[in-house]
Amino acid sequence: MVDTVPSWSDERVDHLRKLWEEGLSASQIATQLGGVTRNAVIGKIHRLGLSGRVKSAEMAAGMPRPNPGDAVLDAEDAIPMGAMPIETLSASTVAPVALSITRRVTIMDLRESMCRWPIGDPTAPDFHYCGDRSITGLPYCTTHAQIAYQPAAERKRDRRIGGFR
DNA sequence: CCCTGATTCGC
DNA sequence: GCGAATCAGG
Repeated sequence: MVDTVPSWSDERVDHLRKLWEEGLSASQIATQLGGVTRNAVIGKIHRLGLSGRVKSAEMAAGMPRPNPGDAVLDAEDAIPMGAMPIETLSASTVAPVALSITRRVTIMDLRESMCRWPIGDPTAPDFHYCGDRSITGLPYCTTHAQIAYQPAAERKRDRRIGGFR
C-alpha cells in the first residue's frame, strides 16, 4: 500500500487556500499538507494567483481610523493598536487560528530543526514526533534536549578547575 | 544563523 | 503544471 501522496488534488488545493488565507507561512502550510516543500507551496500559490497576502492591509481595514473631526479617543485604546508592531498584530489578531492548529508530526513531516523526540508507541498508528523547533545543531527542542542530555549524575563537589574527570 | 516570499527554468 | 534552486530580503 504505497499510497502516492503528491499532486494537487482539489482537497489539497482547498486546504492550501484556506491555510494561506489564515496567514500561515508557506513552510507551515507545507508541513500541514505533508509531502510537499515550501517551494512547492509557494509555486502553487503563485500559479493559483494567490500571491500577495493581506497582512497589514487586512488589519488596516478593520482598524479605527483617526478622523480629523474626531477629538481624542482614549489614548489608552487608540495608541496601543496603532503603534503596535505588525508582528504583534498579525500573531494575535490576524491569525490566532493558525497557532491552535495541531498536527501529528510523522516521520515524513520531520525536517531538519524539528524536534524528533518520539511520542507514543512506535508501533502504534498514532505514533509521532514532538516537532517543535529543535536547538540548532541538536535533534531536540529545548524541552526534550533537557531530558535527553541530562548529565548522568550531578557532581556537586567537582570543582576541579582543570576540566573533566 | 534562522526565517520569509518571489522568481527562474528544466523537467 | 510542477517544484528545486536560487534570489532578495528580514
